[in-house]
Amino acid sequence: MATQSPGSFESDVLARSVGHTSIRIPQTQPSGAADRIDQIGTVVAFPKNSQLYGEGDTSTYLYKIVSGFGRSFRTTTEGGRQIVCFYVPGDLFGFEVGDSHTLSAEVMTDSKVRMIRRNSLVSAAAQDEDVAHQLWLCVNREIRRTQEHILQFGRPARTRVASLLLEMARRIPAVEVEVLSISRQDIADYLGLRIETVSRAVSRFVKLGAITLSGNRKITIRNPSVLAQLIS
Amino acid sequence: MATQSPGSFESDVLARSVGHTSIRIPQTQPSGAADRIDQIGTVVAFPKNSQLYGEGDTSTYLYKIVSGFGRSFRTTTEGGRQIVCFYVPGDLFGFEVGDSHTLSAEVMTDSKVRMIRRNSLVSAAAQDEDVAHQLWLCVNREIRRTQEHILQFGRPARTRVASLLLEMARRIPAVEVEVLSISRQDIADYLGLRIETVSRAVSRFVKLGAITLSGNRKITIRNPSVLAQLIS
DNA sequence: CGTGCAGTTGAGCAAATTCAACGCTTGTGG
DNA sequence: CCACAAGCGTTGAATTTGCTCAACTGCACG
Repeated sequence: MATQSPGSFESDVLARSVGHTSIRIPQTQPSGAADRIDQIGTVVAFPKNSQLYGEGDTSTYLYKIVSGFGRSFRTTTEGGRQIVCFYVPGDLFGFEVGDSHTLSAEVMTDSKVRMIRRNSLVSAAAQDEDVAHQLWLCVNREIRRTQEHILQFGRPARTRVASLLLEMARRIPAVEVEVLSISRQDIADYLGLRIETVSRAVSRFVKLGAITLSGNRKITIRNPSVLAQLIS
Repeated sequence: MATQSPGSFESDVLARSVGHTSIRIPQTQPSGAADRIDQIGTVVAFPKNSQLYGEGDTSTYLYKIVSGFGRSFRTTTEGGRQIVCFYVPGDLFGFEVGDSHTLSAEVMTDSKVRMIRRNSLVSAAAQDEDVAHQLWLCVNREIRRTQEHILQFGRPARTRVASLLLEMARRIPAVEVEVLSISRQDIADYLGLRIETVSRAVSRFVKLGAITLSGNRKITIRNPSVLAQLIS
């Protein structure tokens, strides 16, 4: 709705950019204000691209991003990869029905991740109403993220790319803005496209003046409304 | 794994058909054995194609299918529809982060649905460990269903259709087998395809001897392994 | 100053969509 | 019980979209 003059603002890849996107950031919770959930478990530092868990691993922990970014995915027998979700600070994930993981997860950058034993969290929730409330919110957010992802498919390629750019801009907290650099391959695997297709979409957005690039992975959204209307 | 001679078994659309698919049915819980969750709320009968809630509606209840089938979806401005999830007896859904629904939901056939106030359920979970456990299981299943759905996209059309047939066959309880008839449009909207494409895939499966049709919407899986190897 | 990886761009190809016509079912009224 | 209409599904042909293959560019790192 409220657009803003292009070029008034700079931010990093998938950074929140202008106008309404930036003001929505608080939704992703300032990540630690007074959440009791953040008293449980241990924060562990993971180096870029390291694995949190793999498909088939025993599911012992839930994971909450403190700083950095994560992705969950499944690899296919033919070497393909479908990314199911990107995670940003404040996101809790790793939920499983059974006792083993059905997806893999990695951090995308050097990250700090709070690891919380499933058992601990469930019993903490039984004791502490605040923890229960936070946990409930987190699982509902996970459901929502995944549902929104599904809504992207079945749209044309450039629409999906535009959506992803806007969504990440909205979700990434201001503090983290400078950090994330996401590869074309990650974008492609998230959207179910080939990297060439993603590249062509990005090029088109540049020509339209919707975004600018500085370095391959630094995307600055100059004119969100152009992207938004591609989605329509 | 264990396949069975084709034609040994009959079942309705998306019915569980033979061998390993039928034995897996208990996973979807016999839906009512002794779940405390089934003591809460009220069972309401909904006629075929009626709405449970619409996008933007205030989110007051959670919904648990007692008998029949449901679907959740979002409609696009251009009249398109993306189905996010199909629901079968035992499935609990309608979770929301905020206080309004971000999707719509309908029943697909005459159905009985247990409606449970979100508040009631959350407070019941705080009191009763068994309810909390069931609820936890249900939200985790919802996450899983949605994640699995995402993994379908990015595969070729006929693979997606094959997956859906097998998945529904697996999920639908034996009792309900005769009831569900799903339109090509529903399949297409779930998979992000056009009805013509779905139709062509189905025709191909018939030629391959993997399934037979009796009436447009009665699909009998004759040879699950043929479908399974399309997925590979 | 190369070497290698990531990204871009182009040309041809394959897959799915679009458009259009036809056929089968089902339900309704004669 | 048959005739007919409406809706759903099927099938074919042309078109569009995205993918494959391949060459090339730019940047990072040794």
